[in-house]
Amino acid sequence: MMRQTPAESPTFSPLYRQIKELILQALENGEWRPGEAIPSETELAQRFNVSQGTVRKAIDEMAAENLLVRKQGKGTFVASHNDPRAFFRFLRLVPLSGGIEPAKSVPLECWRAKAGPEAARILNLKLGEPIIIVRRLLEFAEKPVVVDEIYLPGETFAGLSLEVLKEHQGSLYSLFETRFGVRMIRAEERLRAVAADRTSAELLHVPEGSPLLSVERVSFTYGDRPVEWRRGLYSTAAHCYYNELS
Amino acid sequence: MMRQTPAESPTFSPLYRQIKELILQALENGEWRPGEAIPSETELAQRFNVSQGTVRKAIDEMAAENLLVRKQGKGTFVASHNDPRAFFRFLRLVPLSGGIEPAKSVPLECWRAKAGPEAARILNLKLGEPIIIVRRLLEFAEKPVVVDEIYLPGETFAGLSLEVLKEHQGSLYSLFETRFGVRMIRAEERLRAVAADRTSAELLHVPEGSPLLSVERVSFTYGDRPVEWRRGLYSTAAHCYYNELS
DNA sequence: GAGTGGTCTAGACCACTGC
DNA sequence: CAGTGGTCTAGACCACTCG
Repeated sequence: MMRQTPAESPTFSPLYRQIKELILQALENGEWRPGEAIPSETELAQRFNVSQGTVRKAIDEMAAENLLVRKQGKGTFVASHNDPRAFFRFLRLVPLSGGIEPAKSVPLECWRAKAGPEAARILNLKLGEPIIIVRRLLEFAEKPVVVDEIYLPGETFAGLSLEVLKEHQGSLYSLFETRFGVRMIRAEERLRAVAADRTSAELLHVPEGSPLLSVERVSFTYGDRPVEWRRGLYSTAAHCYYNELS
Repeated sequence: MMRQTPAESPTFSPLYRQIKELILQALENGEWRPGEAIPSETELAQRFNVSQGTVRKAIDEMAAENLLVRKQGKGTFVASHNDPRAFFRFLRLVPLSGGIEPAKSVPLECWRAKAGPEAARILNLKLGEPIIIVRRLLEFAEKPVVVDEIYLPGETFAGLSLEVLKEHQGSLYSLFETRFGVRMIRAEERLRAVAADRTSAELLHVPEGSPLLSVERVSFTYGDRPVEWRRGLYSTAAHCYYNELS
């Protein structure tokens, strides 16, 4: 195990961060799959030749970032979008009336295209590289609430089709994770208010021109690599976007 | 210093959380004011009769919650809304074009009223208790972008007036903090898309009926006491609401 | 140089899980 | 019961700030 070169080192970083980086690499390399347990703290301490407390601090940070999940008495696990508790992590929509409703994803279309300038820039692709576009509806209690258009890099998601989407139970990200080995780590969202265009209005059962919440999202996987660009139109007649500031 | 009653205790909580609670109480009691330094970790350890590491863990959590701010080599400070770095903590609005613009708050009106059923419920007041209502405009680069209507408990903010609002430089929360001793700790926001009514449209220089982002916020101070209810209408023509999910 | 927070260690013990 | 994460301690040393 490398030690930190004391003092003068220009790239100084504390030991526990180096450990964190090593664990992160192991995660990226797929050494442990989502949902699996990683080795115990004492094991990792031996492996990296540091004390258990140092490993602990590394894991602490990664747990705070939702990369790992600790379970007392059982072990530490790689976070997974298959975990039902993670379902609402990236979906901030709640009913105005309070309570929780089950969401249902209804895929509408899925086709291939070439990356235009905007998609290329956002997804970090070259102009003209293949992309996949998905249109889908999100329903709460049988009523359409969100219409999404999702842009994905074609290479990473080769084999994605409307059939695959329709077969899958659970969230889109759990599909991406189990079928394509792509784990979404974090996302940026930009919200605006827009007027409903004709087709969105029909899909969401609202009058054309009525105000909708436009949510643009870019999602990132390990190494801050962008792997999804999504634009959703939310009908906020019976639901709202909920956010906690602290 | 109390110790934790081992095992059987029904109200078990680790020592560092008890310390955290004690520090929190000291904060609420105003033992140290916002911006001031709290005693050093070793001092607090002596005062509470625990090890420095235990105090450290308590402070770690409070720093993560933005209640305290650590500064290596200097000390640990009570977080303050006067701190310019805290300015954008509760304002998620960013220009579409990127970059950062200075925001300017323009108070329009300030009047007294009695709490209706909704305000009473949200602010945890009795029906008919005095409240203060503020209307104000938020401008970016001299252009109006947000119109806010803000409901405050009259008792807590006695003495608030349009003149006071106009005199103050800086954010509203910094005014609340320095003048009324109320520190906002966290907030909940609910976003929807709505159509601009007549008066809002005029204030924001947009056509009547055009889509606006409605942001309802409830802010809390120590002890999760609600002390502000706010409804803002955001023009998202040149700005958007930015949110990070992780 | 003195004082602060930040890191790292080693060891003891507690709390929870599952066999 | 053994194995896991969770807490607590005590002490050493590093990094940063300021007078």
